[in-house]
Amino acid sequence: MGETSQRRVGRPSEQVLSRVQIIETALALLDEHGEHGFGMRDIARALGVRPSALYNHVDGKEDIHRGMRELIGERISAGADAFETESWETALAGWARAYRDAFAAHPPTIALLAVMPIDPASHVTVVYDRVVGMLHRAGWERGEALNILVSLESFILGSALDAAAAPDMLHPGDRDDVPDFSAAYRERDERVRGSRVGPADQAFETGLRLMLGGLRAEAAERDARRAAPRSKRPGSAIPVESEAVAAEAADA
Amino acid sequence: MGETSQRRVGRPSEQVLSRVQIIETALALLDEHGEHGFGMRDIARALGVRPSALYNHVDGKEDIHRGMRELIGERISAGADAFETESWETALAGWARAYRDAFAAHPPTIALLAVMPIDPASHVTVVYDRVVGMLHRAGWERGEALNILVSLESFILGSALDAAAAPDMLHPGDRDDVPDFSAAYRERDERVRGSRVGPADQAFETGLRLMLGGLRAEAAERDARRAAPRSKRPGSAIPVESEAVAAEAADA
DNA sequence: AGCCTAAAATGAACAATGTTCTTTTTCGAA
DNA sequence: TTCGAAAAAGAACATTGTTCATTTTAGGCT
Repeated sequence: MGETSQRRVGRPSEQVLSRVQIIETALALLDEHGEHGFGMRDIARALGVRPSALYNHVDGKEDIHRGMRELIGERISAGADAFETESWETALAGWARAYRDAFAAHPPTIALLAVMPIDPASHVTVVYDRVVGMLHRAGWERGEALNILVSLESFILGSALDAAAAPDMLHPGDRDDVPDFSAAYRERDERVRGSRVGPADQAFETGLRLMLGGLRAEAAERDARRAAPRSKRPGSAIPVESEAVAAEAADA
Repeated sequence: MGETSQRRVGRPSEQVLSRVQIIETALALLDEHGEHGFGMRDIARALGVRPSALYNHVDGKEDIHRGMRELIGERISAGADAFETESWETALAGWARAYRDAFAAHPPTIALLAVMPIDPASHVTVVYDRVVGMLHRAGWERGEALNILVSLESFILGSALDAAAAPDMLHPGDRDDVPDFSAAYRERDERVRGSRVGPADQAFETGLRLMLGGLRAEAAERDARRAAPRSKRPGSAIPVESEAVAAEAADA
């Protein structure tokens, strides 16, 4: 790349460009130089080519974005075989971490790619199928399993966003009207200094623990209800109930 | 707005612009026309002013983004007094829903604003302080309470992103190699047709229920441990443990 | 009151962006 | 061999955010 030798006009003797090459270059540039410094001209320069040449292989910048999103998605679904062998808890945790790491490895891409729809023909759909199937076998209805999957994905993307943001995104200055918050920051910073896990990683693990814990609790409750089908609502007073949800939706 | 009358050059007799006015106009335009159609020239036109005039009140487009983020943040923290009166479960659920709704009300802004750091002097910090304080009083360490807060916020932002995305962001076409996933979509669509809650809302409520359920389980476990301090690890086999986390961090 | 600096608008430009169009060369199939 | 399509360069264009000089006015100081 980056040849200074001028190429003559006209179709070259040997292929110089390809779609995947362009997209991989774009991803590398985005990682290296961030949001700026990966314009069409930059990508072209990195490939030793003029900008207009890119449009012979790619439909524009939007198309490059789509390509990057898919490329990352494929890297995620690499370790998708755990859903058949492991327990649903470990498999889910592993998938969540892989998903989050794949995005966190390319911080600048997250904001760009999190909002994009996924190509239905993509391979990530297969992974989703595995997840839903696993949760279904574990006892959840398929519709609810889909909700679980989506909510988990939302958490993962949000965490990746958080990891990409400034490390002290919401650090309080030295104001004295938020004592608990300031103390919390000090305590956490101390904990972070000791280990090698950053603050964002800690928060991610906490959230993952909570969601899996919630799933575990639901599974346990469901098992208990199935064991003794005469007992009503076995000990759950969480204020998030289907009635509450329906009520909230009604006055919207 | 939108006067066609030409204004003469020079400082006007009566104030025409102000920072908040610009930011509110920008937010309205972004909501109405989406990512496009809210350039500097559009904002200026909506205010009956030339683009360069904006720069007397605003530091550029980045600054407008900051302003919008803060404006939304303030709307969230409007109902922040529930943390003193309600139980931590209902207060947390209410805050999460308000937070998410405030973003979901402005879909195009989410991707723009989710990654931005928050002004430490902002009022949202006060809300964070309330949340951390409440969780601390409920039994969590402050450092861990901060992790809970951040993870919850990640989930909320991720859910807002999901709500802003295309409604069937990851809908499988009519491929036959993902049976569980397709079935899940059908089941969920059926459920959605009945009620007035959209698919994104369902997923959000599910995730919120899971995280609160996880918190409840932890609280219960903690209480049990305090009641009988001689019993070790009272019945939890979640595969997300501090050792696992440390191990994962070590080989990174 | 009179001045005079700073504020606040216009209008004309500029640099950088994504993109398109024309031209030129080459490949590959009929 | 011929000819259309592919693939490159090169020149331009529209649109972006932004800056600069200019003009007019507000409001504080003496």
